[in-house]
Amino acid sequence: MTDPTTPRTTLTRARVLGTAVALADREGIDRLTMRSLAAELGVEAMSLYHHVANKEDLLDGVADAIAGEMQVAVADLPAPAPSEWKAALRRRILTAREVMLRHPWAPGVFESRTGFGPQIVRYTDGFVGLLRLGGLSHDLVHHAMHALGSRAYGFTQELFDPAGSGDADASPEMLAQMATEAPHLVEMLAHIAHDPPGATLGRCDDQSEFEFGLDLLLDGLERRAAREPGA
Amino acid sequence: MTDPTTPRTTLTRARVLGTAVALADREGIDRLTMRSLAAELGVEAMSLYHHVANKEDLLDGVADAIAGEMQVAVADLPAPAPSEWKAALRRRILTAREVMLRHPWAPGVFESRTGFGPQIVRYTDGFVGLLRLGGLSHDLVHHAMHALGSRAYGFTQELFDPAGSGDADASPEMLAQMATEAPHLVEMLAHIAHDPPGATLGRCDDQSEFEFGLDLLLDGLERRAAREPGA
DNA sequence: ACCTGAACACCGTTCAAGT
DNA sequence: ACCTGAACACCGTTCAAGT
Repeated sequence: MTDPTTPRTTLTRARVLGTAVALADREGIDRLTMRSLAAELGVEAMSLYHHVANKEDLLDGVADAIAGEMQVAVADLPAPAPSEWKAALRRRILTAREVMLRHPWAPGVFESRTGFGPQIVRYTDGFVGLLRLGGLSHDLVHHAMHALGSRAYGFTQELFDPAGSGDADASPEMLAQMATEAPHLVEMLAHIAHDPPGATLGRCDDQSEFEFGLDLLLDGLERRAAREPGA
Repeated sequence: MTDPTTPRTTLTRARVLGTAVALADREGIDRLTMRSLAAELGVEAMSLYHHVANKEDLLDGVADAIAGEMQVAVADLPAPAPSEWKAALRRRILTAREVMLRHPWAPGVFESRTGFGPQIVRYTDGFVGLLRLGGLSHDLVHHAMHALGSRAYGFTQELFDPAGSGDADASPEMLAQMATEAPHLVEMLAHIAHDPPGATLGRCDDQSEFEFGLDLLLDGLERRAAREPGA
């Protein structure tokens, strides 16, 4: 398989992670295995273990590489005035979301991480900085981070796909049975009109739904901030 | 292994799913394999395939079994007056959360599902019914479902653990390095005091954080509902 | 109809050995 | 120090065969 005339680039952690991201983009996250990644790099599986501790560490690195992309995208945004913290935060999150939309598998990897990589730390620090600029107390900033959760990184993990249930998957008799058992749900599904698929992360997580939930949270935070003593 | 004197209970889907839940509770979701589940039932792995299509179907069934527990817990709640929809919804969600807290692995399984099982449908229908009772339009109900996301089912999937970073895992030199690279984040971490672990889903998702985010969203929805034409 | 045992096509990872 | 090949201990799942 390996062409001996090709000048053999040395394996580095950065090259391993970069190739892993490219492979996940091209083949999907399920096809990213130690063996397939090694083959992509023209190397044996065990060689990877000199640059990543194990698969968990590989995925930690992959998540951090994505966070690095977000950090780059976000670095271009202008520094806001304190009064514009909310708009700036919104802008920042939607910019991060653009990066996520380029890597549809990335939300799943982010959700499964426990470690805080250096790029994730940098992105998050800028995030906290903006909230502090807006005058929010440390306590409120902390609450805000939990309340926003994955939305701070530009995605939400959808649970089920209500549109999918009303779509092609659901047979007529299934819908009829649902109508008696779940009248409210069926009635709501009949009222749903979704964006065309493709521009989405997950199945029903389209841009307008993401922004609706985000604005609900940001408006609430702004209100809480205004109510804080000393603000 | 199998004691021939024991009257052999027939294998049913319900018994397979119930045993799967018990096994996940006892050993963790990673230890729930087709082989281990079969052994627990005193049967060969392949016998399971007569009651579940494959492992995905098994996990769909497991998620729906948990939703069934939620449905039972929630059925006891009194029917509210229309004006009390928000308090009733809050109560319902926190009741669902109690079920989730009994099965710490369940959030991960819920997140990975795509199908809508019958018990999940029933729980969700009751949820939609409460929002409709409150006078919200179908459109707003739909937005609300997306905005709440997993919170409607009583959990949030935490991304990283900021407390863990400031806790035992972080070495002093790591914190010192972080202080220069992420001053806002480090300063915030210094102000955090968390509930004792054990009563949590995930690592930093304690009850008060869950309720803070939930109230932010419910308050926002109430405000949007009051602003709707014809409400 | 229901259950079995062996086998297949994968995983991540260890280990001892090469250069 | 870096990379290799074989092997280990698992997976989910197929298949043909039993009762």
